[in-house]
Amino acid sequence: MKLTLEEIGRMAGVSRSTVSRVINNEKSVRPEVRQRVQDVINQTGFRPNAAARSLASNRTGVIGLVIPHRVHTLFDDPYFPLLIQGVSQASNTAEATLALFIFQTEAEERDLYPRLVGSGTVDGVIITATRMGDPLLTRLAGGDLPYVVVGRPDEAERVTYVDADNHGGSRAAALHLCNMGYRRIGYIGAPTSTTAGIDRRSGFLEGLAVCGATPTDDLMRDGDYTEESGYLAMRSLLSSRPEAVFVATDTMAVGALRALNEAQVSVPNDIGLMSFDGLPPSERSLPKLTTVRQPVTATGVRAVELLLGLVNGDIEGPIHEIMPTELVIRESCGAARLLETDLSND
Amino acid sequence: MKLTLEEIGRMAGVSRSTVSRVINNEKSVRPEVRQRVQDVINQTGFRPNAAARSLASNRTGVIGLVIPHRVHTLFDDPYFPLLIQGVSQASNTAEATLALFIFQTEAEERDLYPRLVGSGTVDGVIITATRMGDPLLTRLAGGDLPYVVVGRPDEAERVTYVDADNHGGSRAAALHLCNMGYRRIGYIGAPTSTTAGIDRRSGFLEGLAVCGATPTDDLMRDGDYTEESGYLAMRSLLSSRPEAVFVATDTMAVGALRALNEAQVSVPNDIGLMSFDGLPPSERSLPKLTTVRQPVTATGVRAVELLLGLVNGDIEGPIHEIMPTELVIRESCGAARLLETDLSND
DNA sequence: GGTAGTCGTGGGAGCGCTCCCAATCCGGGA
DNA sequence: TCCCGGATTGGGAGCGCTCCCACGACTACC
Repeated sequence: MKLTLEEIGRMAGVSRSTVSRVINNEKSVRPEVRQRVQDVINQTGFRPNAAARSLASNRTGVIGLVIPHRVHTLFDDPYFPLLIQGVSQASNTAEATLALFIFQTEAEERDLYPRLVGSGTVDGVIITATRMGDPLLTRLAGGDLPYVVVGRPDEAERVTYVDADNHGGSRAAALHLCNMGYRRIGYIGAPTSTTAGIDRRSGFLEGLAVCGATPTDDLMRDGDYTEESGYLAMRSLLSSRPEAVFVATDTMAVGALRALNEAQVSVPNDIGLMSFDGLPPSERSLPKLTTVRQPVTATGVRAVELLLGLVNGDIEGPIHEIMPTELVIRESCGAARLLETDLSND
Repeated sequence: MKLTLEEIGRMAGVSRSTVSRVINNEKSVRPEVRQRVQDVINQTGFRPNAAARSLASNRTGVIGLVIPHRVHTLFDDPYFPLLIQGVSQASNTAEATLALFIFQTEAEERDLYPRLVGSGTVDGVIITATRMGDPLLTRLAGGDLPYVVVGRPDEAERVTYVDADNHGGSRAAALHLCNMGYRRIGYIGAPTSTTAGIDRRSGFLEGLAVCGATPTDDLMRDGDYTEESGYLAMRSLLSSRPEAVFVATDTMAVGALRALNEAQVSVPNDIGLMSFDGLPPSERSLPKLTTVRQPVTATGVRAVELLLGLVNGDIEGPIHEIMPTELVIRESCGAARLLETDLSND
């Protein structure tokens, strides 16, 4: 027997409409009737048909998470898994269904937009911003599908987004290294074709400026988010003899550490090291990395909340939300060692 | 202007039905008419409404990927990300939408089944098997929603599943270590509450038996898939002085390596090491791990293909598919070294 | 030339909901 | 006693598709 509102109504002695009211938790149903209907629903395990509901209400209860192509780092870096976890968690809480769109090629990505928008498969999307001038973002901006960007997008003003405090976190990292007495501080950055790369770099430079240090070009390198690129950058950086290096991601820092190991340069005895992200790899390395932790899972959760707010009309965009970062002092910067030998040092 | 089949039909001078036939690529439409309709569709960018389609056809074009709770290793191990990637990729190819269900708690998981089944949100699900006697699996077996299990489930006979050749791969690993002359071979296993743990263990033991070695209990340890557990297991194993150790996952092997580093035991000079999985961490360690590679992404792809086959009625379950593993010889087992010093040795 | 198919097409009848309006019931105030 | 308004409830009218049957135009065959 296929269950429908009508059928449940018959069993409870009410109409389809009343059952609908009970299910959607609308007022104006007498408590006793509500109870009677609810009992039948519980007994039968009835669930309203999602397609019919969508068709009639023009809402699907599905939100999309879009991860553009060119994110080769997807599975080289725990960032995306953690983000997915946050988004998934918040979706479950809100009883929304999470649709995941991961693209390997530009073509797949191009096909997405029509698939997403015209057909009304999703109520809205969360899209991770990767590079400047993402065409998908442009199309989204032109359409009327609600969306939230994770990471500061290129044209940020008119867009609702959630981002980590990349600038502030990197600034704090630079200050920390300065305060520890390091002067020649190197930098291994993320690509400046991404806003995260730009912001972390500018934060780092600002931090140095605050303590009166100016970095020279020979102390600056760029990586591409991969472990290997961190390894290569550090190899190249070594000849400039930095006293400390700030690496813009944990994963690249792990690569940098590998280069230092190979070169028999001891961390933190011979060189101080800091990274950004605060993901598991930073804690698993030897020595453990001093890092700037960004709340990745929380970012995902917040993105869902904002998106649902937008979809429901509870909030009005654009909203910009910056998630705070946190300095996590472990071994690689040498602070632990300093504390041991000189407790007066802060 | 809201586009509908009717509207497109009017623009092309045909009926709703004909437009539907064109969209669904059914025969019996005159080529010229088909072209005319297709042109209008292309011009307008029309996409049929997914909800209406689902309601009428009783098919959603959505498949679910269920990752049960208790998978703490989700983001500690690249396995799940890679699996997700494979599933996503295959879904895109098939123009199916991927819905992701990741659970943190048992309660969330319990709520899923009704949400999934009654409402017809998905056409079928892929579920990763984690532990023996998973209640979700039991319910799925009782219902009539098509599903495919990734990993050998508890009650495998009646269920369609895709699994890596855990037994064969581990057997090959044991044989490889034997062939290299190691005799006291230790084992750090995955939990035997999972079928992967069971199969890898049995394969390892069978491999040893084949070459006449018998492991004693003091050479066997169990981990729980985490890096930390591998670290602890290896620490405990060291006192038994194994000549080589086979670790049932890369991640645990990385932990084991850390323990060996700390104990100043050189790999592969003082001890041989092998692992299972062949994921990125195995290549990034120092020394690089000799490992048994399982095709994770391909497993995800295959799972989608099987599921869609089941959904479309193209294939009839249950089907059991075992994905082959591959021995990847790198540095940690000592084979590289042997080859260098004695080229006659195979 | 008539009778059967065959092909291409149109349109009715839902799919199971939500939305909205009308109908009913009840109590309070005139 | 009668009228009015609010609280409840029922049911019609779609939402935009797919499915299926019917119809007209041909073709083929006897």
